[in-house]
Amino acid sequence: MTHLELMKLLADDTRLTSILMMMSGPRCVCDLMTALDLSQPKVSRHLAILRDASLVNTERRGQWVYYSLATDLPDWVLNTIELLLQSPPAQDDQRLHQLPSCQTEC
Amino acid sequence: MTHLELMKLLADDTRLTSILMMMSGPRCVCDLMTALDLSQPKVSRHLAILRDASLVNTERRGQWVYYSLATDLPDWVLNTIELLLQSPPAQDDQRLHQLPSCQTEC
DNA sequence: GTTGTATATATGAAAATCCATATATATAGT
DNA sequence: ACTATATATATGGATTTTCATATATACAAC
Repeated sequence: MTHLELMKLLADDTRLTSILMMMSGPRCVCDLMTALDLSQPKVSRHLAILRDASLVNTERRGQWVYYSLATDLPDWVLNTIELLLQSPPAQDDQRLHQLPSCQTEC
Repeated sequence: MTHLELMKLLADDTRLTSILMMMSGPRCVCDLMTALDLSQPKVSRHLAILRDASLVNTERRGQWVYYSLATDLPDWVLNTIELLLQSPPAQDDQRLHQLPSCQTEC
């Protein structure tokens, strides 16, 4: 993965925020839909882009599909995402401070 | 500046590589044109986008205009760019290993 | 266990939007 | 006049979004 490819993947709010939310654990599509207040196809499409780029893995648990960060990412990719997560804009993003909700909402 | 805004600014090869080249000092448009092998209007247009976003400053020296990273950028912005510059993809990018050339080529 | 229904996710296809590029032209400095 | 840089416009292409529909699982009721 080149730095340009990573930047393009993160240059969309749905993808960027989904990735940041996955830093605290796997998320199912419905988690992201409710947290980001977006339509289901929209979330699904952006997650597919991340999956096609091998940035995330999927795992099915019953009727839900959980997305999580790939485990074999280069250090610099993880470090970049981590840096963004700890930056002031992310600290101020209320969407990132919601607890996982799938247990109750799905 | 939000993390999304920064990602969008860096999600283009001309802008990303120009920014990385500025990490070693100010660059004039002709530096970037020759280093990146791009047309003048193309470079100028992307630099204008970076300038409009306050990511870079410009300084005219005679007939040349030098672009450099803004001095008042938030830490997380500088850290992100620095991290990319030190990542393997950037290490392998020959364009970033050229010396400043404006003194001789402009 | 089969049928019916509800929920979760994915995707094809069309529409809309955005972005980058090329060409031409303008401006500023020497 | 010449060089360096900026901008306007038009265009093509890529990306995003939406709608409709498909698939897959879960859970009843029978």
